[in-house]
Amino acid sequence: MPTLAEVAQKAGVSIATVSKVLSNTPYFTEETRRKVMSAVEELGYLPNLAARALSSGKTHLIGVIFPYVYEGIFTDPLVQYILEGVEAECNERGYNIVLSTPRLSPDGPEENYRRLLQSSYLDGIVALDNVPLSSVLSPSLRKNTPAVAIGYGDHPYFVRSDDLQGSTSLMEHVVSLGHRHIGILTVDESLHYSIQNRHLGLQTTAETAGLNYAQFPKFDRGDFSIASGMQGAAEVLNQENVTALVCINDRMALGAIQQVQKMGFRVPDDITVVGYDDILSAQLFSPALTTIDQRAPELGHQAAQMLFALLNNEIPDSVVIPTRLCIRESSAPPKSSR
Amino acid sequence: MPTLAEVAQKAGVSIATVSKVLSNTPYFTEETRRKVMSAVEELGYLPNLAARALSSGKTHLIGVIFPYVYEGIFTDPLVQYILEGVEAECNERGYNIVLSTPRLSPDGPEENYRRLLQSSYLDGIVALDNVPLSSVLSPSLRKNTPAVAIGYGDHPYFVRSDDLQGSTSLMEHVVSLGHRHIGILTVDESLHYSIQNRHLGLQTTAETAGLNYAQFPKFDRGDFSIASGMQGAAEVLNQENVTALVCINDRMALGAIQQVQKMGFRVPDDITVVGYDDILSAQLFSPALTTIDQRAPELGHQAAQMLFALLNNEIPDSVVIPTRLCIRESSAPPKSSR
DNA sequence: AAATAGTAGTTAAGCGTTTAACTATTATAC
DNA sequence: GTATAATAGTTAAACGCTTAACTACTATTT
Repeated sequence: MPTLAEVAQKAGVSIATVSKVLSNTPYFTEETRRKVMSAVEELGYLPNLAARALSSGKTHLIGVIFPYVYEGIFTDPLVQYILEGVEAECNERGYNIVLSTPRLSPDGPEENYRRLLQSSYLDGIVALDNVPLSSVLSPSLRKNTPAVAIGYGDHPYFVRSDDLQGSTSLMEHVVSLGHRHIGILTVDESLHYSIQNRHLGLQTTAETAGLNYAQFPKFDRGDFSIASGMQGAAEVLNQENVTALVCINDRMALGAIQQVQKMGFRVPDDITVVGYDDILSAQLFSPALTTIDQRAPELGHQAAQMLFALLNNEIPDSVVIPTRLCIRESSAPPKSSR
Repeated sequence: MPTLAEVAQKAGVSIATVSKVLSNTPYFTEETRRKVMSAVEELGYLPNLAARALSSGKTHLIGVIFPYVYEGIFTDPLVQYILEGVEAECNERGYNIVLSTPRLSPDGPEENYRRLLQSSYLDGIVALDNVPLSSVLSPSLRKNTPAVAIGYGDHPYFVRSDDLQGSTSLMEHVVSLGHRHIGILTVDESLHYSIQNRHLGLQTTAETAGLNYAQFPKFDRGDFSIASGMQGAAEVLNQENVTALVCINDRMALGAIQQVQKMGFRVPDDITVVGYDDILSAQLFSPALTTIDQRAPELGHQAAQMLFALLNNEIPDSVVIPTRLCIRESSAPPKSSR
């Protein structure tokens, strides 16, 4: 690979001149610029980013962090959408993405991740930060690297989906259809801040409508999977007489629908099932799933934009992104009210 | 951030000693090692990767390249599975991933990508290489960086899914059910080498069974999307009397099923529909889709393993990964043969 | 005529590592 | 008792770039 020195020699100028011409420093004659550029052209010079990084402290590399606790992170449908949003913004500005998916444990993220964060490799960080267990963005870890959190982690700059509003409009929809006996299929809320907010939205809305949320039958041993949705639906339906199942995510909702059908009920005629996320399968499934679209690509876009503002020494405003209720075929008024 | 120099001073030894102790070079007393390690511990020293990269030429960064032509790459269901496989192998070895999704045009990949490839940032490359348009791994681009291709690009080290075997077993399944009038829903094969192989498998198998593949009604203006699957199914069913639709991917197959149902036919009773990929929705859809699982995570695992072999100066063998036929509910014998 | 400002480039230090080459001490062989 | 090898550490060059500080010349101001 040609270096600055070779370009300089070929152009008959000093190394510094080449470096400065390439970074558009003023005070060079057109003649000099031309000589430099044609030498660059001929040799096919491209900067050695490692050297540039060492010298300038800038790598043009953005870390995108998806921590996980139990299962691999790539089963989370948010991930690819966020990645897509961040990637678009980075590419536009000539930045590249370093993808890291550290495993989280009570003693914090794994060694490999800590090395990356403190390596001076990353100009900035965008991190999913929803897990109470331990923040991947704790100040001790990231030193002075600018960072934006996606989620509820304790961090000055963040983007979140409005889980409260999302779960509120979801429960409002179910209640407004006339449902009074509602089962909740969810996961342990200590796993996820966003889940806590969704619970809060469900509860507040139910109680505002005069329902006793505390007495709703609940299955909270789910793990976001289809299988746990099936299990949850089975448990709730075997014990109680509900007309609707509100699920904490789409995969559990799709599992629930299958279980409901397997037990001889129809969706939505006998039982309404709603989810949260609007994954691809939600639209395709039959019956198509009523759910909340949290517009995940927008999370990525906004987070990246905020990060570049920070890199530009601006102070960005944190953002809460509103969700969208997608009413499809899996929700309808309860039988009794028809 | 503490540097080697500070650690050396604190430990009362030279910089070189610290560096060597940290890389487990022999010939140091336990006493010296202890002093160094406790200084490292106390200061929380972590190496500056940019400096290490410049000095040693090793960054411990692996480029993972997903080129795209028209639509964003993240809609491709392969991507997340491959990423998952590569990530697992990299993480195990202390490597990090640089994700790049260059847009391909007839004059090759975009500038930003070329800079990355020749920047000395990447120790190795894993690239999806299926598009005839221009290889992201052409020797002129990647200089001496070791690379493994996933797909049919002209490259010495590659991993591919056995598209020929996959499409063969898919067509064998349909033919063995008794179908003779079969519609093909596909995309322009110049877009993708793997598609060419799938076509070949379909054709050979049909002809081996004594059928005239050339006269099968075909829709080849698809773009992998659900919408184009619906359009294709509509066109084929309006013109010809087929009992089965073989689709080049699952999304088109799911679109086709919806269109078939919308036109008043039942799947699989009236018309069999099969797909290719085994995306999540394929299992969830009702009727569940008969399709080919190409075991994408395995592609990522194998590619990464080959790359690390290369980095280790070994010569890996290229791999063709067999697929698995998933027979579900969307395929059945044609009416006439019952 | 001297001082100042603007233009056009060069020199050289520094970024934090790695590692070849070197010194110095101690152990082993013959 | 000297040569050789093994052990234990240091010195200093190199990686390729950025940039502050400097030189040198020309144009303008006072």
